[in-house]
Amino acid sequence: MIAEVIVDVASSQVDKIFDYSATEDTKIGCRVVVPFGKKVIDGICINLKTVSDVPSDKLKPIIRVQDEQPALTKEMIELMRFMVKRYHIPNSLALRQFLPSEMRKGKVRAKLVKFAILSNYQPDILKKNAKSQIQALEYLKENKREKVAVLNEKFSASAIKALYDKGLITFEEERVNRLPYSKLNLTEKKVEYTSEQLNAINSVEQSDKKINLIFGVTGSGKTEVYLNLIEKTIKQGKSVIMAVPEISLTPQMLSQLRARFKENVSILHSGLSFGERFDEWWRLRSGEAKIAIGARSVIFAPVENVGLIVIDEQHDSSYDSENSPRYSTFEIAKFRSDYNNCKIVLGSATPSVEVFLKAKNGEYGLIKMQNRINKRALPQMICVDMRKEVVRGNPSCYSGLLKKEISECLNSGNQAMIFLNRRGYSKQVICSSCGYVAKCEQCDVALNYHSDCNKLKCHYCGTTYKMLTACPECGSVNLIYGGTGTQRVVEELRKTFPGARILRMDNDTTQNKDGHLNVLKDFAEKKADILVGTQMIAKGHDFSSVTLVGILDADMSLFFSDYRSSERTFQLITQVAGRCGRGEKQGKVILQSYCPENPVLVLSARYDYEGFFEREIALRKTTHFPPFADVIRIMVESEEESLAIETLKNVYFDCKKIFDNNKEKFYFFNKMKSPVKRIKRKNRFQVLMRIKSDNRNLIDKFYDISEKYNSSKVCVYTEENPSSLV
DNA sequence: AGCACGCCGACT
DNA sequence: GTCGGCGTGCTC
Repeated sequence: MIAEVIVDVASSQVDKIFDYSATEDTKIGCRVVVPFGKKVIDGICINLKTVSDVPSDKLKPIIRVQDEQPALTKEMIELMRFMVKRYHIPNSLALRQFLPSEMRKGKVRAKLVKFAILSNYQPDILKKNAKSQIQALEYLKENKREKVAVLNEKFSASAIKALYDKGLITFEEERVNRLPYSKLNLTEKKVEYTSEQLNAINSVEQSDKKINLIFGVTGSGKTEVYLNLIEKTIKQGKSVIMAVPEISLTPQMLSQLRARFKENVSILHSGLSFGERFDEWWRLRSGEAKIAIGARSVIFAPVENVGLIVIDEQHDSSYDSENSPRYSTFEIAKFRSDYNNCKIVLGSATPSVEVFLKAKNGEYGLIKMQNRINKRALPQMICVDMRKEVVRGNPSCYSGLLKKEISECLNSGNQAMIFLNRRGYSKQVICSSCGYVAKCEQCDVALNYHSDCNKLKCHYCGTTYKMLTACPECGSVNLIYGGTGTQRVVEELRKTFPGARILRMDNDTTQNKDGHLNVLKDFAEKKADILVGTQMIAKGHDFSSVTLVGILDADMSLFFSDYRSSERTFQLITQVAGRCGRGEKQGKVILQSYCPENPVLVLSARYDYEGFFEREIALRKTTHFPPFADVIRIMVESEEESLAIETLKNVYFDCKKIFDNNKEKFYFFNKMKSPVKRIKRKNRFQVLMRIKSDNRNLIDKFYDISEKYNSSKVCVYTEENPSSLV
């Protein structure tokens, strides 16, 4: 037999299928070890055949097969082919997504535990003074079999060894799984479903649509709906994939799943030890566990016969991989849903507009959950106009109202969270008197201030404008750009509330990823009164005694030069507001803004998602942005500026040919420097375009162009609807 | 990606 | 005369 092998070298230059003569035990999907050039490397057998085009003198044999049971399923190999085509990546890179890294070099093994078994009960051959040995023998007579480690502890290693040497006991090894989170305290709640929950469950089950969106307010009990659907899927003998956003991999969701499904749940994420991940992965692969939960990459879980895929907090940006391979979790989910003919359930209080549009159009099922299970109202949101604070002579970043609320909150022994929008702290120009924001005339996005040339620039079309000296709306010269950092916010808070215990959380204070969880944990344990932070405090823990949330600059991210900024702002405000009023007490949210009349803020303060959606989708349609267009960017990066420019010209020239033949399909097409011209000594240029949606074949051509010019000296790559245009 | 083969400059 | 630069080309 001839085996087709993909070798584990992540380079497009070796991205070929290599033929090897197979061994007897080679199966499709197995990890194999093969000679490759002068080296011996790992690969995956993706097919078996009887004839090869390769001359037989060149064919080499497979050295070794790593798996008895193939590591990869048929589905994964097909998914690999899909990803290679869809994302223009090497086969090996696609394959890597399916295997935990520790499985590729075969270093991590199954963990074996040694057991002692009573084989020969003969107490009389032991000496009377060998007390430990007698006790151990009696113990084993009672228990038949015990871990050697336990026996050594209880009686002494020498006694156990003596028993073994005398032939009274034997040892055997058993494979045990390293179960992460085994110390998790399980909180099984007894549930009585609300009518909305029952309706949601039935709707998904009865829906003739493959993809169903559960559009439910925070606290409407979506989790219970997922659990119910998962349970039914498991009862049918099928498996389940459940994806959650990165940070939400906090104990709550896990403990609920574990409580309900015990060891049937397998957790896959980067925080596990190698051994744990290895075992969790194999538990899924072998079918021992049928529920896979984890962040983005869980979508590649090695389960067969998938009966349900759940993507919680569908709108979360962590579902789109930012670097190679730039896959979309939802797209992979759709592939697997088609392959397994199973349903996808998306859940969110603030779905992405792309998804909500399809749900409204009837392409996806739409299930609304508008009431909270505890019947409590959502926290009240109050907008504060910061312009008036400036006029009143309050230079602080805290409004009078927020200060008052903080002090009341502290006095009543509750906790507060102060949220600031770091993302917004790039360089927009805002008039502090009237809230005017400098925007591009063609693109309806905010301009960014470039201090090097003292000009304003649009990151979407590259147009530059002269820097403003006064506000064109009101003539005020109080233009602000840039903003305050967390440190200043904390300092000011310390001065105003000297007695309060303040925790700060941002990228500077929490370098390692456990740092985040530790800060959140300390806050949850009430070791602090106020938590100050950026995006990262928006998600995660359930803080029952937080009654106040202050959002210092609710509007800042609105003007970020990104077509998704409104959507993100709406989602963020809703999410942050959801942090408070989770316990017994009613919560309150203070939204500070220089532009409180902004429709996005007004709508979010009213929790009016559908109102927001109607407005946003209309805007996207008229301004030709996703989902009505695709933003495509080809990046050219090189340390040598001349080479970058030369390559850009070539790339542009090739693209231009396509553009000229398809002008009617384009909304925008141009080449320019990247907004950040140099990153890590690399000069960055780009070809930027917006193409009418549903032109996949056109987009593929741009991938081909970037591939053509990509080399070790100049990095060329294509991005689709990138989340930022840095 | 590695690693070899291969053809031109400054050195024992 | 050789040691070594990194430009192409191959790996079943």
